[in-house]
Amino acid sequence: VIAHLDLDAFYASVELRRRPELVGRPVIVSGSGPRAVVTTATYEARAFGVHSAMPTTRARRLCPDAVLVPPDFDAYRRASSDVWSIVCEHIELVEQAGLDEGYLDLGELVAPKAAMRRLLADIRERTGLSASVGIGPNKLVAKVASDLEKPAGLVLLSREEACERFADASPGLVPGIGPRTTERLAALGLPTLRALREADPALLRAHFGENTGPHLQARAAFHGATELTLDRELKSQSSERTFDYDLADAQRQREILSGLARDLFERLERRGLRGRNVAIKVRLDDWTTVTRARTLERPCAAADELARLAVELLDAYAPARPVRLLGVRVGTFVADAQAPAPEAQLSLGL
DNA sequence: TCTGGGGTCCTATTGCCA
DNA sequence: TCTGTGGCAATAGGACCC
Repeated sequence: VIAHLDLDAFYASVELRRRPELVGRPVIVSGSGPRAVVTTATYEARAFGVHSAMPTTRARRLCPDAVLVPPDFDAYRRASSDVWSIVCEHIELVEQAGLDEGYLDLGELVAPKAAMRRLLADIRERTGLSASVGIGPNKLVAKVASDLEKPAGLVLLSREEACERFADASPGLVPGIGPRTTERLAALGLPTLRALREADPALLRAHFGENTGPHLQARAAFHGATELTLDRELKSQSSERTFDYDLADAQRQREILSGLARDLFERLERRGLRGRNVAIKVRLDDWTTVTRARTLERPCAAADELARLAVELLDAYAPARPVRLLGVRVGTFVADAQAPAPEAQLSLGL
């Protein structure tokens, strides 16, 4: 038995907790630049059609009376850590899957629903935050169930019930099947989960590959992982920036990319991480996105070196149009005996 | 009127090597 | 010496998630 716990409108709720005068008003957590997007919106703002990832300019038009609050990720991290400490007092096996959601292995618990009710009450009492829980036989069913009666929902579902209940729903209901895949499935005459479940496996393999084809069909039947992933290792780290206005000047591009590289190196340093793969990302004004990468013999060991490599990659590509985004990424981390990655300690603490 | 930043994972392609 | 095949690693693009 697995539960998925999801905090309701998490970032917005943290903001409301310290600004109670805003309770009941539509609140949008978002940056303020011309190209900002919505991070989270309260349910009052969602009633106007506002949702995460929507351009903030559009959200303002939909809901002119909304209060805009800039994101404060340090505060969200602190609140998140409070919540997950409480969860860990109740349940032994916990997989945190982001600041605001995670999976709980309820094992052979006799009364899972009652246990989750107690947990939700405890979280609400001690943090003032509301969460929703879904309970099912695997992570997929649990996650879909947690979404059903948000906010403050508590839903238990078997795999068979999920199949029945969502037979006519769009494949996009399933996490992992996004807009692009939903569209391609519809074009193949598979507009529902039932159709996807009953489709010819060969057809799916032909269109989505040997792995993804069968995977899609399994998801449609609500088969999912029954084991939690307790110790995830970071695979890459990156830093990127979208400009308020497109940038055509090559020298300015180099300067900004160097700055991003130095920032990134500092963050890696703090975690004791060194990587062999260095990549840049360039998004042009027409939204074409290009990445260029290089793998080194030895891990990159200095901020200057990372900055130099990034600029070399940029010069080799030499963007032919104005640029709206620049980014740097480092991956393929190597084990470093002198500076063990703090992830190990983090998961022990959890 | 446009579309963030931080990530993970999958696939196709290409070059190298046995 | 030429050709085909399969494995592997690196690269690029893209879908998707919070």
